[in-house]
Amino acid sequence: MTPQSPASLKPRKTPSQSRSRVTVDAIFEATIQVLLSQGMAGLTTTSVSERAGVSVGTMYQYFPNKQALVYALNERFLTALAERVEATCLRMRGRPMAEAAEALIDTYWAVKTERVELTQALYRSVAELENDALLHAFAARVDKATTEMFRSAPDLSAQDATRTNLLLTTVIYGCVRNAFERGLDPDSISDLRSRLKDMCRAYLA
Amino acid sequence: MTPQSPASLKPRKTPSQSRSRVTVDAIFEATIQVLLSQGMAGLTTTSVSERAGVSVGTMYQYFPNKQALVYALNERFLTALAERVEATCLRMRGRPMAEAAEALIDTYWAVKTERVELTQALYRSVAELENDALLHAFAARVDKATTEMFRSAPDLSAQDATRTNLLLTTVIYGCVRNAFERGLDPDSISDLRSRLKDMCRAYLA
DNA sequence: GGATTGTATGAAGGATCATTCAGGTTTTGG
DNA sequence: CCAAAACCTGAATGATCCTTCATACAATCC
Repeated sequence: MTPQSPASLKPRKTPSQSRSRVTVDAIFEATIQVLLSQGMAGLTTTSVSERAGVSVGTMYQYFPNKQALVYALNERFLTALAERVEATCLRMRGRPMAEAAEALIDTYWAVKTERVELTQALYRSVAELENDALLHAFAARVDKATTEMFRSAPDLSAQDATRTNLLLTTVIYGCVRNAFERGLDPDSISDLRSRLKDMCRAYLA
Repeated sequence: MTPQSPASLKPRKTPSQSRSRVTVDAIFEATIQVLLSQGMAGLTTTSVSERAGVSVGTMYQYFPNKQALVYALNERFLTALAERVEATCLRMRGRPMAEAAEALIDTYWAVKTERVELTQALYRSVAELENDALLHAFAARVDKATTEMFRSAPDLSAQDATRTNLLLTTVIYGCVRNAFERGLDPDSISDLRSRLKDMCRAYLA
């Protein structure tokens, strides 16, 4: 399920002592902070290592190059996102479409809201990474979960589930992303969310 | 309406002779081609000027730096997009909401379909540009057009127009973007579009 | 305690690129 | 036809930054 990371992006070694586990965590945290404050342009090996309080060489013990670092960071967050969605989908098995859709919206919305700027920054970094394989793999994973949820709904023919799933997920993900990329005020945001639910409900009726 | 380009991104001079107009066009075209074939990473001043058949120095006659080039390119396409949407909105004034929404979907979809990879590449380049000002300005411009279209619809209270506009545009743009970023087959794409229309219609009823 | 393996250092190397500028060519207007 | 303005050239500059490696410290195991 986890995408085959291209060899050039695979982590070099996994920390075995607790000392180095701390180091790797610090590197990840530093990467996030630099990404937030300087953007992708300011993300250099020295800026990250400086912020992490380690030397440049240390980074290269665990990541074969800079890209691999960004890749690993994205992988982390995509995995977390996928797990959340999967949990929701499992919880909503057998429920009517409308309820399931609503739950999906809430979950997705919540994940985004938790760390808006970070998600934004990661979106940008993925674009720069130009590694669609990673995104596709996780899209497929999430897709599987939602499809099965909708397929188990009592109020929908099974053969329609796939197509309806495509519509709902595309609309939801797209809407959420768009909503947060514009700098909407909280009022508009929450209004938008409830209207999106209305819209899904109306379509499913 | 055109966003105040930051001084550092304003074109250096506008071509006056036809010779140089050809040059600038060649530079733009070369930028697109490099972007498509090499991605943002391969977009260097030399790669562009080589492909354009001019010297590096020539580029710097018209653009103060590399960013300005990408900025100008995006501006071009965003302007074209905005004009298309505005035309549709004007044409659909006074029509019922559902019809207006449908027309908006068709227009947006058409623009995207015309040059999928290019739109994709530009999305990426904007992300790297980290210049939200440009996007915001054009979002506002398009927003104005659609809002007025919906406001003029006979079947909606005026105070609801703003909020409904936000929902519809967010859903539509998000859905379209998402649809094309996954590599969906034409069948799914066209099914998606008609379902999106159904969905909007259902909500507006 | 000594040997092995894991971890950290950071100066030096080397490659890439954006950008400039001094000196050319071409076009235009009078 | 001539001067001024527009346009073009591309080697040289300089800055940034990724990556390596020789060296050294720390943990672990027997």
